[in-house]
Amino acid sequence: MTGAARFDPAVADIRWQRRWDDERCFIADTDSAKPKSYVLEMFPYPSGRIHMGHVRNYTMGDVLARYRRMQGFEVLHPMGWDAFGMPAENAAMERGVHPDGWTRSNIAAMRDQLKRLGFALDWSREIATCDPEYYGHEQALFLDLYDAGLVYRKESEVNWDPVDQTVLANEQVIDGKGWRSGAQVERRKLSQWFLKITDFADELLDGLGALDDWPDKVKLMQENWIGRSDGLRFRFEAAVQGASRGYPWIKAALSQSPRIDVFTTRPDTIFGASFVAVAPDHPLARAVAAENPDAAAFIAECKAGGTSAADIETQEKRGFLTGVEAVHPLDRDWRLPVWIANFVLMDYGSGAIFGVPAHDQRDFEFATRHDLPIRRVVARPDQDADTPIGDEAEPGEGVIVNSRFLDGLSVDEAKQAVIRRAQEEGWGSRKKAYRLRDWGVSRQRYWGTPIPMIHCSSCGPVPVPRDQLPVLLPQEVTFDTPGNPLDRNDAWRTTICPKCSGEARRETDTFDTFVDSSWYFIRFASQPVDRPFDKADAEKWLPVDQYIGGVEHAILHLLYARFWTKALKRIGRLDIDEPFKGLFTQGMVTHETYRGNDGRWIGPDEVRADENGQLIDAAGAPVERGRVEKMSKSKRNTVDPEPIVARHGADAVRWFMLSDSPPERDLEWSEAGIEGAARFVQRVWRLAAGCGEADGQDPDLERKAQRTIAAVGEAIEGLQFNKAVAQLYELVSAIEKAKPSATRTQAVRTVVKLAAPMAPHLAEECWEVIGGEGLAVDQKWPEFDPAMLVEDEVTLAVQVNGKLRDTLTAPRGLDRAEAEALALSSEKVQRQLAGAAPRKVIVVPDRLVNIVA
RNA sequence: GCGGACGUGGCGGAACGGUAGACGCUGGGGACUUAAAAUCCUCUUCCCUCGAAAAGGGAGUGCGGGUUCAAAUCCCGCCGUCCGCACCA
Repeated sequence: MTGAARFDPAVADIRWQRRWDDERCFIADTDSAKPKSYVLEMFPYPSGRIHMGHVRNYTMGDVLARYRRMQGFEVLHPMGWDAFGMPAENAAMERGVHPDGWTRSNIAAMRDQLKRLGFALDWSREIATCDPEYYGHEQALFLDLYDAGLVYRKESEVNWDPVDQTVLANEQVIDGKGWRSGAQVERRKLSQWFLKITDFADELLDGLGALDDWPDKVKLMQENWIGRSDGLRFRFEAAVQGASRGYPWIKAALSQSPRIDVFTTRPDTIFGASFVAVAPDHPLARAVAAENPDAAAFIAECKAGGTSAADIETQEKRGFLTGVEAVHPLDRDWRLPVWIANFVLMDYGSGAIFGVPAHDQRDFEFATRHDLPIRRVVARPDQDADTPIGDEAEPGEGVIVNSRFLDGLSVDEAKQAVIRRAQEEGWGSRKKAYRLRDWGVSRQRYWGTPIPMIHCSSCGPVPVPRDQLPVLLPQEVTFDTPGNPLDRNDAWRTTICPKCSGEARRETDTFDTFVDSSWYFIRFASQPVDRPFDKADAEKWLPVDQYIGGVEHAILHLLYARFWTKALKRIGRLDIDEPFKGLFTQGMVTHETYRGNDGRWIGPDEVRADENGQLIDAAGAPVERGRVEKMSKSKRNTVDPEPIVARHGADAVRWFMLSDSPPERDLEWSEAGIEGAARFVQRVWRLAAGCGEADGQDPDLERKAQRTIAAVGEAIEGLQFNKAVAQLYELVSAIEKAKPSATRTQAVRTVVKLAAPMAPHLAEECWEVIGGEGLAVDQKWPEFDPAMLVEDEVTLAVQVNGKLRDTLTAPRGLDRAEAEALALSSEKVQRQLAGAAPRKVIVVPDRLVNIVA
């Protein structure tokens, strides 16, 4: 039997995609009797066109979804759109389009692109977070959390652009300046809505222990992010420095804050304290600033620059001496100066610390700058109490010195001793502190889910009654001035208080888009019209068995989704502990960068090589090859998948995405790579098209095929697609070399099935040409006979002193003495030994003999 | 600043502590062809011995130590690169 000379993806792809659609292959049946498998990739932001990163991500998920389906699972593999967010507003400002229209046309375009790649998706469950049918339910869930006491309002800092008079996202702050205005950004306080994720800190932390199918690195990152640490919370009594007596701000400060609460994870170093420092937001700092213009000026300086952790923590450590003193709790005569310091965070612990310069690097830098004492209180075995501290702090273990009743104790013993004493004497207690902060969900933006609250001047904030949901985003908005258009939309903003019926105004902030993505996987599983999800249906599918996405979401999105799930469980809405049973974080797609003489970036499609191999641009000017970097618009090193798919077909692109690079690492896009993949697709096609019926057995090929079935299955289970690809190359080569036989014909069928999850259109075309029944997509995943995997003969590696000297073929199952005798009979071994008797011989059965001379 | 990862031929990468470099790409040589494309065969870590081939020897997994009969793999210390840091998604 012979088919067409070439596999033509332009025809085949569309044909089979239509067929799968007609047969409703990928519609998930919630009532199926089969075991379920929920495969999910992180849904995309509809930026306009899909990029190679999407193709890689969705190809991986697709391979797994199709593989599970062939294994007999009822598979849920849905797709949707994370459709709210800033880019739509930016487009509105720059191009005068409406965010809604812009987003919806992007979705339409990207949906077509995804369909062109032949993913096994259940499009009947498609959702977009900007649909009121989605975000209305989200508003209802938020109100459920509000009713459960998990929502509250507090002041929080935002980046404020004083020229544009608008709030900026961290990414809009560049080197401390606004991205459009270029003005120095300030930190400003706004009253905002928060979710009590810290209530779940222990659950979120302890839950990580059961996530066996998550990468260790992600669990570790979440653990560090939650940052639970044990320590001592205690208070310093505030006093007045002699010379400062009579300054008005001291009195104000003391009346405001007669005690200063501090938290420390190192109570053992309490005798090494040389100062106390409070955050610029601390009540004591504010009280001082109210009376002292210099302090106010210092605090204002601290407010300059962005709110991001990297911005704040890389600032130089600076302080302002208040004149207030703190009384050391273990010695009433010992006074510590109290500073306002820019490196103390109000959000962690109690917003105040005691500084131990000898054993904390930040305190060390601060003390050095302000000429404060640096006293050693921990000594390593090679040090004593008088060893001076070098040019950096010593945070490590040791024995306590210079610390009165603690001297001679270990760090740990001293911690316990101090905590015990504090509790006995009543000035402090053991306390856990978390780095995790509550989740601020308010955004001062239009294109997001409206927060369903109403502000009434007499009743305060009042939830929108359920029967008034969804609170719709108004369509009539303008973007001609910076800031949130909802604030200027009086018609929308003005409403009636549900409680007192007085005039009130709507909350004009919208949700952080992470709220939208914190429950979409539940809505995929169950989408009734009248409520967010049906509990029983959602629980049939959840948890997601395999979740796949970028490692950039390792902390925030994944933590928020876990929190949301646990919160729904607490309020009785969903009996699921963890949303994602398995997690995989894939690497990025990268590409070489190119620059012209003038330093401007040049896109790969404008670069070609001239006859001498010199790279030139479209105008013939020389181009310099830069480093390989993540594809990004700014570096112009993106490759648009669409023309590549049009040229090589979906399967070649999919195949290339899976080849070579391990999926967790970066993949470098290359022309040669995609061409190699396209060649392989044709090679498989030729193999199938040229394969006829034949008789006879081929045991070697049979064994190879069986091994490949085992290896490819194992590789896909472990999401090691590059290994699955390599295995298929080997089997295809072996079949090509083999003479016609019944075994060979069978092996071709095996190849088609093994390749089906990765190159599904090719598989259908091949399946048809070799006369397979039904569709390739519906075939059962092939089974293998474990007995067939074992070879009768093994290759023994023979080493002398750990160096390979010979390899010998031996029957399997040789005992130690036989293996040793065989190894010693080797001429090469004898030459190495040169007559010397072996001192020791190590035998690893069926693998290796190492002779130690 | 804090946190996380990664580092193996010309390139992407394989390798339960046990034969380093599977498989792919690139490149060289050859076959088929009037020619090209396509396809197929073959070689391709580096250095040395050798006229050549066969064969042999040495070195080698970022750098420096250590554990072990045996280390790409485990431990300690460096160096380099990348990613995240709460309002990008």
